[in-house]
Amino acid sequence: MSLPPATGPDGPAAVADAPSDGDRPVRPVPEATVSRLAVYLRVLGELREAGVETVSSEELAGASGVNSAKLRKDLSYLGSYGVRGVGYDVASLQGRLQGELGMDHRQAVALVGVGNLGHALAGYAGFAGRGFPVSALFDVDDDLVGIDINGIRVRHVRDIPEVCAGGGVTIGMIATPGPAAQAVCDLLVQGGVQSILNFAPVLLQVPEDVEVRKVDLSVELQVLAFHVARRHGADGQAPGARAGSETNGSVVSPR
Amino acid sequence: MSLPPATGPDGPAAVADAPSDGDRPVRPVPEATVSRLAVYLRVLGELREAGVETVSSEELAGASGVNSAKLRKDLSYLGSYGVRGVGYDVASLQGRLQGELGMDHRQAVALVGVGNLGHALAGYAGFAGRGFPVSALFDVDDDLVGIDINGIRVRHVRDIPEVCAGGGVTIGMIATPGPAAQAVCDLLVQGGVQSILNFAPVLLQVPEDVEVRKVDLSVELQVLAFHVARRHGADGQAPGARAGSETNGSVVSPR
DNA sequence: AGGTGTGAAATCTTTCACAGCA
DNA sequence: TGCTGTGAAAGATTTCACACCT
Repeated sequence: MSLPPATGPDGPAAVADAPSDGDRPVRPVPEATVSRLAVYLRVLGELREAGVETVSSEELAGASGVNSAKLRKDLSYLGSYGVRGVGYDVASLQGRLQGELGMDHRQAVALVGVGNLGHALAGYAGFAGRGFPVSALFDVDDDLVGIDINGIRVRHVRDIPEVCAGGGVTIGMIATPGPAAQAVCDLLVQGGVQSILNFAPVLLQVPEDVEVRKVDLSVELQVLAFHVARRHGADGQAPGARAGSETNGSVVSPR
Repeated sequence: MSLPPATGPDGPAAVADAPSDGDRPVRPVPEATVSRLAVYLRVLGELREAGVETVSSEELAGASGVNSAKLRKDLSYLGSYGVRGVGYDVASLQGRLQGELGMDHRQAVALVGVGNLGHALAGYAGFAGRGFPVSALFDVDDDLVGIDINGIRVRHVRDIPEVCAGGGVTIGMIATPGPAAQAVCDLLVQGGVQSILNFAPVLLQVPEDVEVRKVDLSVELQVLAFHVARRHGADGQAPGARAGSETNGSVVSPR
C-alpha cells in the first residue's frame, strides 16, 4: 500500500536552474521525468528479483505503464545506459537510477502526527523496503507521546528541531490535522529539513530553499468524481476492447 | 490529513474527446485544470465559513497556491462567473465548481483492504467531510471481516461485485498489498465501478472505460530524495527570502 | 481605478520516426 | 535484424499583457 504521488498534474518548472554544477553532464532532467524514474526503479527491482538480467525499453515501459519512446527519452537524460539491439542491463540501470534518485545516501525520514493516517504511514512496510525508513516520530498528544510504533518511540513535537538536526533527517512528513500543519512545518524547517511531504490539506509557507510536495486524497477523489460526472453526459462506448493500464497519478484517458 | 494527488505530472490527454454532449458550451477542461478546481473548491469552502462573500482572482489564487492568471484561465473553462472590477461571488462559484466536479450526485465510495493504510483511510474524516463518505469496506482477512469501522461493517471481498452493483458505488479505493490488487480491481470492475483510486504499487489492467488514478507514496519520497541529492551538488543560495508556498503535488521550484 | 476574460507567446511534455550501433 | 538514442514535430500547460466591463 503505497500512497500518493502528488496527483500532480502540474509542476511549475523543471529541475530548473541547477546552478552549473561543475563537471559532469548534469543534464536538466525534467520534473515530469523524475517521478517516472522512481517508477522505473521499482519495476527494475521486481525484475531483478525475478532473475531478469536484461530488458528492452518496450518491456520496461510496458511494466511501468508508459510507452517506450517516453521511457527512452527519460533515460536519455541520465546518459546512455542501454545497448543497441539488446536493451538495458537491469542491475546497472537500477544502480544508476538509485544514484540519480539519491538512494545512495541514506535518507532519514521524520513523521509528524501519528494519529489515524500517521500511524498507518509509520507502519507502512513499503517505506523501509524502498529505502525510506521512518526514523523519528512526533505528536503533540500526550497519550501518544512515549508509545512505540514499529520500534520507534514517539516524541513530543517540541523536540522536532533538536532531533531532526541531530539525526540528519532529510525528509519530513506531515500527517497532522490541518490547523497544526504550519507550526509543525516551521519546526521541521528549524531542524534543517528541506524536503517535506505534506498530507494536511493546507498550503504551507516555507523558505525558498525548502521543497514541499503535497498529497491530497480528496483532490484525487474529486478528479475521479469529475470524470464520473462526465461519463453521464454522453458515452456510448461500445464495451469492446479490454487491455487498459493505469498511468502514474494521472487519468487513463479513455480515448 | 489528506492524502495523495496522483503525483501526477503527466496525464495523457485532456478530458479529450467528450463526445459532443448536446447543447451546453461543454468546453474541454484540461486535465491539469481539473485537479486545481478541486483545490479552489476547498478554499472556497474555507472562505465561506469565514464569512467572506467575494474574492478576487488574486486572493483565491494566493490561498490556493497558484498565480492569478492560471486561476482565471482555469475558471474561464467553466464560463464567466466573475464580475469585472469586483471578483467572484464565493457562494455561487462554489456551487458552480461543485456541480462541475460531480458533487451534486452523491458519490458512494467503496474501500478494499482495511489493513494498516486502509483502516486509516476508512477513518479519515476528510472524506465524509468533503462529500465522499466511504460506504462499503472489504477485506479478505477473516479477522477483519465482520468488524465495524466507523459504523461500517467490513465484508468479504467476494461480495464486492454484488455490493457495488447494488449500492451504486461509483468510486473504488484499493488499499491492499500489491499482489492482491489486480484481483480486487477485477471484482470492482465486475461490480460496475468505473473509477478507481489505487494505493497499491502495481499497474492495474482495466477495460478502456475504467479510470484509474494511482497514488504512490514511495514515488513521492523519491522525488523529494532526488531534489535532496541535487542540493548537494551546488546551491549557494543566500538564505535570504522567505515567503514560499507549496504547489499541488508538485515541487516548489526553488527558483 | 480595479479586476475579469482571453488571444497570443513562451514553456514544458509527449510522440514520431529514423539514423546508427551491436 | 533489433533496439537504443535523439532531433524535430505535435500537443498541452503556463504565463503575458491588455482589451473591456463596472
